Amino acid sequence: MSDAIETQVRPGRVTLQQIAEDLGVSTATVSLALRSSPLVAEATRERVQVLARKLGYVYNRSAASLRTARTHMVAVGVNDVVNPYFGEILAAIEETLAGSGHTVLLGTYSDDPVKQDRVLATLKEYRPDGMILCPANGSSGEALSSIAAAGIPIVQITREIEGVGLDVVASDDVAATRIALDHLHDLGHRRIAIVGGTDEMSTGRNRRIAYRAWMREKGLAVDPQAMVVGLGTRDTGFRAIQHLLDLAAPPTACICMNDLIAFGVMMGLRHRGREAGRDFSVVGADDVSEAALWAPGLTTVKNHQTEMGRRACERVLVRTVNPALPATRIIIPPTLVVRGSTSRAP
Amino acid sequence: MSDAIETQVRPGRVTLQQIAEDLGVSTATVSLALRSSPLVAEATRERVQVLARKLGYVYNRSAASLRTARTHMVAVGVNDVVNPYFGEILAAIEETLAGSGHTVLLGTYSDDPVKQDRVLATLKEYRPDGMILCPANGSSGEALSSIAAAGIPIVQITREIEGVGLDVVASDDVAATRIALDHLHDLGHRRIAIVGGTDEMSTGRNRRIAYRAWMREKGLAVDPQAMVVGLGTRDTGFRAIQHLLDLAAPPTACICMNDLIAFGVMMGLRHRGREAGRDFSVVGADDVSEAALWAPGLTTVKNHQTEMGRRACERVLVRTVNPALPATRIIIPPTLVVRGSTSRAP
DNA sequence: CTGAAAGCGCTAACAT
DNA sequence: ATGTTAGCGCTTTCAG
Repeated sequence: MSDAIETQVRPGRVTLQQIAEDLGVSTATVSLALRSSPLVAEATRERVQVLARKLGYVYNRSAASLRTARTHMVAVGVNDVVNPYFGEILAAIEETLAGSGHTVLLGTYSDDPVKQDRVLATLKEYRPDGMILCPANGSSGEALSSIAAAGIPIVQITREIEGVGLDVVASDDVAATRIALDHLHDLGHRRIAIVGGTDEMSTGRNRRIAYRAWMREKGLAVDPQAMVVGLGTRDTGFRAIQHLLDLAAPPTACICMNDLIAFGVMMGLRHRGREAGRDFSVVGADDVSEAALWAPGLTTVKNHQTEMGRRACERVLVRTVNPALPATRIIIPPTLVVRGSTSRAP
Repeated sequence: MSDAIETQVRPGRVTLQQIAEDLGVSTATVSLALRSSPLVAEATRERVQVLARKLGYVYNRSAASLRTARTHMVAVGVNDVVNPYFGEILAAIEETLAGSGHTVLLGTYSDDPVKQDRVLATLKEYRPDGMILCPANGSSGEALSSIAAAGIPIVQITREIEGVGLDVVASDDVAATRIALDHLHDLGHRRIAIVGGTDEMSTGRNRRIAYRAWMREKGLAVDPQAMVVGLGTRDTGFRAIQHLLDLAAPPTACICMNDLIAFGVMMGLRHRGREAGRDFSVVGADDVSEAALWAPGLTTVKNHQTEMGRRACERVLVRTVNPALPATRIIIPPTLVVRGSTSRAP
């Protein structure tokens, strides 16, 4: 009687044990039956599944995980989910993982290495089957190494801490930079600035190096004033363009670390009575969906977020099965998308 | 010897047990020491913590959860993380929860009730301490009820399935609608359309009802053609405005279910050679950060995503401690933000 | 095809 | 202040 009430009131408490007792079989049989194992008789399976449904049985993954050392969770660490670039990556990851029966455990750390270490330490305790991380700007490889040492596969996405020997799925920063610069060069621009990125992170470093090399190749002088450091925010772009327009010989175009910076630049131009594409050429990076919607549309370098997310999932799941695999670097070639924000140099 | 290698190679395998043995104390003591319990001697605590760090011990939350029936995870279910509205809510939730030692388990379902049920069923198996959900368009309360019945606290956010008797944190749809309409009315508009929303979801239903009521109050005729049904996407807005402009007596303004729709309307206007704010007035809803950046800026009704996220967390955590609390509805008053997309009627 | 038994790693009574 | 013991709910040999 009191049992019946228990069952009614807190069906969350139904366990394999109870089903087994009710049916007069063992928990082992119930466990197999619920997973439709061929080891168990058709009729038994049916009886078990029917009763389980009736009692409102809910599989307890904590218990299963303890036993199997598999959680079917993948931890995802990004800086900021509001940034559409990360949003798009996260969405692709979530969808891909859901398709293979995995669930996303989310952590964010706003490009703060200290916060990142705290967040990753917590995520690690949940023993996810793997982690997909975009390292915070300026973070060292220690946190990542310690997780990898604990036997959790890690895939770095977008950015990369070099030398930790972990898988990477990223865009080709050098190619992205050169494509953007070539496009501007073809349009006749010669005084070209680069906005955003820091030398504390692979993406920024690589692009800044690529920028210098490209300028030298073209026989153009590198003006340090035209290399504006900053995180990937609209604010960075807004401020940068004010600074650039005030230079003695202002640039006629700029390439940006990401689209958000480029949006900031376009706003900043408008603030000064100029228009992107008419008075100044702007190239973004990422091609977030908003890029197509600006007026003028943003010319940008597509970084294939969705594919990156998908590939990162594949990689982390493969490693789940075979942890001894050597680390690979999957570099996705970027592509130029020309819209209205760039035009012939004056 | 082989033990030492084990420890080196897979420190992930270090357990309380091992630390206890190495130190010649019991696992209970180690457990307490690691949590800095006052029950354990200062010196012991120190020894334990030092060794734990040295061995690379990682707390196993699956094991702890099995024992304590607490996971410190909160499941968050939204339709789409790329939508900045949900992105902002998710970011607020993640940050608030991290502050109280909880981690987000993420699920998305693209406004698909079937997918939602599948996702929620999975999330439930992880036994999160609570769930914060924005129900999919057209979903019934069954999935939610079954989770609540399993003893997991649920807070509905933004949208609400009525009659399930669960906590809600949402914006005041009626007030939001009236604020927007009043603003347009003050500007002299009389033929005002409403774009987006469906009667399958509380938010849409409430707004459409509020719209009809308001029109009647003002003695204005309700043209069914001027009430365009649709999900909250840019595409909905783009199509809707084409339709509206083709009506015999086209409206001079519209209110939108959300900002994305409003962006779509503004694009659609441009597509027809018109400009929002000059030829047609548009009011959005939500005030996502992009709204301020359009040219013209979008006049919109702020729905306070960040506060909603925060309040939802508070509520779910309270319920964690005291599950018997009666369900509450926390309704956050919306506020109008006037920018350039609205102007005097012609 | 099914059952018995052990144990994953942790915590909480209870005992000392 | 520390140890002993039991057990959370599940899966997995191993027997039968």
